[in-house]
Parts: sequence; structure tokens; C-alpha cells
Amino acid sequence: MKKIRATVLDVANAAGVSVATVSRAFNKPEAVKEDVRNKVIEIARSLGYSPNPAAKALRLNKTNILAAVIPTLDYAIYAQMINSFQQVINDSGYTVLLLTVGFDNNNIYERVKSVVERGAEGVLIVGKIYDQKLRDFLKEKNIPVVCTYSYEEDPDFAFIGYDNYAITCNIVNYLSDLGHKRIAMVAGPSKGNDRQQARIRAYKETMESHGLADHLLIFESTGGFAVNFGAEVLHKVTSEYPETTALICNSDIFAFGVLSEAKNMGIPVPERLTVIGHDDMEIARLIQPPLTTVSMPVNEMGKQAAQSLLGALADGNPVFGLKLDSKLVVRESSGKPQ
Amino acid sequence: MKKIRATVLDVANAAGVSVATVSRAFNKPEAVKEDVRNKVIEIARSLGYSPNPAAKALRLNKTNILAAVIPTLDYAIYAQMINSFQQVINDSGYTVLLLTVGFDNNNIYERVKSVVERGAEGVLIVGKIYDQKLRDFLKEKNIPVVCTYSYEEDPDFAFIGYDNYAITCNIVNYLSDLGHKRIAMVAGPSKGNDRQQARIRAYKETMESHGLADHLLIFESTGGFAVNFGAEVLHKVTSEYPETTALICNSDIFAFGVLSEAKNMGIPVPERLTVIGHDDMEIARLIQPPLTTVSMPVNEMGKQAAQSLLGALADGNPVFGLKLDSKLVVRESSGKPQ
DNA sequence: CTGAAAGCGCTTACAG
DNA sequence: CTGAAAGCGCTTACAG
Repeated sequence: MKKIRATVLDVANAAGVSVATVSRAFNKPEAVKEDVRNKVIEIARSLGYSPNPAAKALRLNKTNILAAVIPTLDYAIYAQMINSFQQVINDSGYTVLLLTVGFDNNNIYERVKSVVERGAEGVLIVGKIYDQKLRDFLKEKNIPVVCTYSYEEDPDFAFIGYDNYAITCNIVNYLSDLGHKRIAMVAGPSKGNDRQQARIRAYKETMESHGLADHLLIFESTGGFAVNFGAEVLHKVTSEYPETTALICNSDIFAFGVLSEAKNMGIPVPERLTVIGHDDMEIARLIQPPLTTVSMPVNEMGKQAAQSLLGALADGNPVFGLKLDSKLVVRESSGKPQ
Repeated sequence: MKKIRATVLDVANAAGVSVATVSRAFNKPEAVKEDVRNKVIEIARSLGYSPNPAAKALRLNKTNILAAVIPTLDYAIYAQMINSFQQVINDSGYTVLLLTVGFDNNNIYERVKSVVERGAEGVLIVGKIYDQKLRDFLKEKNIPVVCTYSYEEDPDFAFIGYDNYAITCNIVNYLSDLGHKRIAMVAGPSKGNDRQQARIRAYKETMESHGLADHLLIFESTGGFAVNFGAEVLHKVTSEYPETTALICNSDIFAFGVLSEAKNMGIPVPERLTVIGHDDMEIARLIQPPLTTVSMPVNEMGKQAAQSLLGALADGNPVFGLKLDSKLVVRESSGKPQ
């Protein structure tokens, strides 16, 4: 029952020209006499003609599809990044195909492959690609890839992200300078998540460099990024590691859980416990006390990632990488111990 | 330089069969002798063959693409809904094409059209379609459409959403029962946004029904949904309409702004001012005081919307609509006046 | 059970 | 400046 859409032939017949001329009127207008061109375009419009994208893709071997493969949309920083990414892409006549795959990059081979098989000419990924099979696949198919959120010098893929390791070093240094000695980390699941891994590594190594390695305490969530885990950790810390004076949360979500539960338990922040988050979500500055956290330019990341992919596809420009700034935004949830 | 992808002909040649047999081995396996089929599939795999989606789409007149056209991804409820939507869609062998268009549905004709012209077989939209040209276009092309977040009985398009009017009536009734008489509304931009319009209408009419129409006070944001607007409104209210005892915010975002600024200004909530939000974002229950707000099943909405579209496409089932529940979640930000 | 051939809707050398 | 024709990679009646 589907209404047959007008084809190039319909337009040609109605205009009394060949299909070649119709095609040219749209794709190479200067090669068609003006009055013919105008007539064709007018008739095309009146018939509601638009070129069949599948036919075009087949003929030109170009789908104009780019894929965004991300952990989830149910987390503000990814949603925001894709929001920006998508705007640039759509404005460029490309289309964004969206796929969520969770946080473990070890198991994305099939999903990314499927997205390429569905015609994606390029793909945005969050984090690093571990799987050698996937790396080989993408290189062999010559698919431009941009990895976001992390930054690495990688010969094969462009990274547009920030230095997760360095910023976490900064946090530990900041806390150490403040006088904190018992500092714990609340981490997200680190399996297949290089951002978490980098932060954990930074925590360990920087603590060590300050001679604080006798109090390495890492709580790694098993259930993703949930507020509850922050609350859980706070209970554990107060009962089992009460000497702890600072909590580095690798997500604002965890920090919100800690702060909320601290209030319930009557633990003053930052007097008794310093809390640090990560991501600088909008709400971070609105809660009480406002949250000290890490801010990174999420929208910029999305836009640059889009440009990177478009550039690679357009003039065969080598896909470029970019290290963006992240910074520790100090607010009232952090302070000197005691 | 692009690696030529294996075609059905490559597989056929390598297997010593015809392309028809290769195609059948995948699409109608029972019609191919087992050993032949196995050989073909094995060879296809070794060549990394996957069918060209453009060729398939052209031949079958079926793109397997569905579009999500939403205001923005930079707002949790939309991002979450699309997260769920996308999961169901992708699991069904379809692909999600994403496009953001802002909050004003008066101007989405071109964007939705473009998405259909890019091959979308069905489309998810947020809210109601005003534009008659767009309605005609979608009907004429016979494109299944599901409108979300709102609920209406519409002969042309399925709605999977909730009753924005009714829930706002509930809020006003709740406040009136508590003894509030001076109630104001903080609204998002209502132009082209039927959810806001419904809530504003509900506010006006219910206030009237309680004989409170002498204090109709609506603050409509011009700049989208920003925390700042909540703070601004609070200033205006305290200076110009200090008799106000309750603020109905049509977004948690506004409510967060109000709550945060109330704290700064030393205005006790709910003793001096009751604050109500909308959307029940995760953070709503974590702030102080926890926010009374409207909760709706966002993920369910996304899933059902996906099912609706898939159903319409699969067996030509009429697209179904669904009125989902929303409810007022009462927390400590609301109470009796004074 | 298998293959030869047509055709989906486009674009683009090629010829005029 | 324009048209006839080939061909992109598939699937599917049709014939055997």
C-alpha cells in the first residue's frame, strides 16, 4: 500500500528529458541549460521527488552514514557529546547511526562490525580499542575511527579526548598539598574501560610518589555508575576505614551518592570528609556543598570528533587527534582534613 | 584506497556456485542443499562477506532504518528514552538514525522530511505534530509515526506518552488541598511545545476551578531549560510577588535552580516556599530538600515506541498508542504553607 | 535444488 | 548541452 515514491524516471518523463539530464540538473547543474534545469527542478519538486538514498549509495559507493558507538545515552556526558557530534554531522549532509554497547570495550567487535556492515563510513567510539581483531578489521576496511574521552598517541586511530591519567594525578597532588594522607578512590567498572584504568593507575602511582601507598584503597563498582554505590562505599569507609579523609570519585554520580548519604549520616563535608567527583555535571555546582570535580569540554569533544571524521572522509585528510583540556574545579566539597 | 568489500559474486566464484545460490544460502537456507549451503557460508565468512546494505535496500525497497527526531540529547529524559528505544530497535536488526531539532515543533517539517528522504521507514517524534504539511507528508508517504511524551487520541498518529494536562491538575489539586492559594508556574518555552501548553492550560483551569484565578502567575522561559531561569524567577517572585507560597516548575532543571538559589537567599523550603518539579531526574531525590516532582516511565516509553514502530512495519499492524502513567512523587520540598 | 536473467534507482563515461 | 547504455550488488520469479 506504500505510496510509490517518484523516481528519476518519473521526473524525466514528466519533463520530457532523459534521466541523465534529471540527474545532472541536481548533481551538476552547470552542465544543464538553464531553462531545462529550472523546468526539471520545478517538476521534481511538484512530484515530491528526492533521490533514493539506497540507489545513490549503491551507485556511488557512499552511504553518508557515520556511526556513534557509545556506552550508553543514560549518562549525561555521553549524551551531551553525541548531541554536539550529531549536530555537526547532520549539518554536513551525513546521517548519524547510534548504537550503545555498555562500558566494556573488550566486547564491542561484533557491534562495531555490524555498524560498518550497515554502511557506516566512519565511527566514533568512546575510549580505547583493545581488541586486536577489531583493530585489524577497521584498518583493513580503512574505516576512519575517532576514539573519544581518552587521549593516546596511537598510530592507527585518532583520539580526541583528555588525559585521564594526568588529571587524576592532579587530584591526588591537590589533596596531598591540602594535607590529606588517607585518600580512597571510588571507581567505575574498570574492565575494558581505559579511562577508569588510567585513573586507578594515576591514583596508585601518585599516592606512591607522595609516600602514601600504605593507604591505597580502591572501591570498584560492579554495577556500572549508580548513586547507590557511592552510599555503599561511604558506609564501608566509615565502618572499616574511618581514618580516610578524602574520597576521589571517578564519577559525579558516585559523589552525589556519597554526599547525599553523608548528609543522612551526619558526616560533615568537607570538615570530616573531602569529596571529589568527575565530569562536572550541571548539578555539581548546585548541590550542598557544591562539588569539587573534573570538568572537560564535552561539547567540544563531540564537535571535534565530527570534524575529524568528516575531514578524513572528505579530502582523505589524515584523521587528526586532539588532546583537550580537563581541569579540576575546586568547590566547597573539598578542603583541609579535620 | 578503500579495500573492496567482497560481493555475492566473489563468494559465488570462490564456491563454484551462482550468485543466486549464495543469496539463498543466507536468505532462504532451507532451499539450498546442506553441503552446498555450508560451503557457501564457510567461504563467505572466510572472505569477510556481508551483504551490501545499499544494494539490499534498493532491491527490497527496505532500508531497515528508523529515525528518532527529538528536541535534544542534552536533557536526561530524552536521552534516556532514546537509550531504551535504540536498544530495542538495534536488537531487531534495524538501525537508529538520530536527529535533534530543538523544542519548537512548528519548524520540524524540513528536518523530518529529510530524515524520511534519507530512508527512515518510521519515525519517533517528541510531542505533537502541528504542521499540517508535515502531517500530510507523513500520511501520504505512509510512514509509521509515534509521538512520545504527550498523549492524545489522534486518528493519524500513535501517541505513547502520558497525560500532561491531568498530572498538572493533580499538582494544583495537591497544593490546593495543602492550603496553598498563591501558586505560580515556571514553564519552558511553550511555542510549538504541546507538553508545556497542556501544563499551562491545566494550571490555569485548575486554579480557576479552585477559585484561585486571581493569582495566575506564569513565568515562561525564553532560553530553553536552564537552571538559571529557576534562580531568576525566584528573585522576581520574592521581590514582586512575595505572597507566592508555591512554585510549580515544569522541569526539574528549573526546580534545581530555585532550590539552589533559595538556599543562597536563606529562603526555607518548604516552610516559606513549596517547590515542585517535573521529570524526576535521578538527582531529584538526592538534593536537600529532596524534590517533589512528576515521575514518568521514560524507559518504558522508549521501548513501547520502538515496539509500536516495529509492529507497524512488520505485519502492517496498525501502530498502537499507549497512555502511560505519570505520578506525583511527594518529597520534602513541598508542604503546607507557612 | 540450482542457475540465468531481470530489475530495483541512480550516476557517469561515452558519443554525438 | 543532451541521451543511450552500462553497471553498482543484491534478490527472486522463472525455467529446468
